[in-house]
Amino acid sequence: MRLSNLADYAVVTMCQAARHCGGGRVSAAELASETGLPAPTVQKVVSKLTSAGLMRSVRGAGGGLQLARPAAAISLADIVEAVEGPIALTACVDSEDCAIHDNCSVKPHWPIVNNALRGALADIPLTRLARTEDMARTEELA
Amino acid sequence: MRLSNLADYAVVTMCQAARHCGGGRVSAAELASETGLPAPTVQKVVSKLTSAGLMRSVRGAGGGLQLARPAAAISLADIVEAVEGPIALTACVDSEDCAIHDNCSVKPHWPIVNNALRGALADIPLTRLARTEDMARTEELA
DNA sequence: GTGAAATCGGAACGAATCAGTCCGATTTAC
DNA sequence: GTAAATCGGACTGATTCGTTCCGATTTCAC
Repeated sequence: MRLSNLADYAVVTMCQAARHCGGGRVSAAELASETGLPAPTVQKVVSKLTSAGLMRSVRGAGGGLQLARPAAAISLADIVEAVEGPIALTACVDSEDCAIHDNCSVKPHWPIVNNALRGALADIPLTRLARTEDMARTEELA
Repeated sequence: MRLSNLADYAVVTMCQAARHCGGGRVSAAELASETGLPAPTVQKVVSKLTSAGLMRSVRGAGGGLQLARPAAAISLADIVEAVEGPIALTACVDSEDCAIHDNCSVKPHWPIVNNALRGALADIPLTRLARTEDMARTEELA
């Protein structure tokens, strides 16, 4: 029930990239120094984010990265799925190598749980995560 | 974003125990043979469930297990937390050994995400998972 | 045309958590 | 008092994950 570290770093990286959205392209090294994350880790993260279509990359000198869509159109579910694959609590959905196969009475209920979970993450846009600390505090109290 | 196998087995075990709720106590070996799970694994699972207060155990000859509360009062979040600990996507909440410490702008937003996620799981009672397959199918279509 | 800069893809090492199994301690029934 | 059956905790092996590094490709600047 815990997010992988890579997915956590992906969220941080995307938030930082959202701040540079107006300023055009940003290099991966720049994002690393701003967030405090190791540079190789950021490289691996942005690699997954670009292949998932969440970021656009421009190669060569003067190149860099930028969000493929507006920050408001990117949800937390998109970032998590880009790094960790489909949101599914169990392996039942895509593979049949379960220990109890067909005798499992819980199996038909997992899709409902997965959808509920995904919906909770899809309701959180990137813009909400990129706010300042003060705004978040008032948000918690509400 | 995936549940551990032990948590998965815990859900299956609790569902099976819910069916024996009216019949008094059930042995761990009985639950193992009915679900098809390995007996030692079931032992490990029920150990965590009893220590969490979800099950009551009676030792000695003729002893067994039974649900501590009615199945309707046990949610999926309870079972997951009993096996995997508190529902938290990141380690930020309970420890400070984050790589980026205080410079992390996303940190204040995680409690909101965790609450949303926990709420989604808390809305699914054990009775809903113990239904038959037909009822679940109609539920999906709805 | 040449050099420098920056991203992309894959592979390899190390660590940590997890699944599975076993044996001992405790308690009840006869 | 004996015996049977249960729960509880500890140990070992394995799989996965996190992290790092290197070479290949592409573009701008001079």
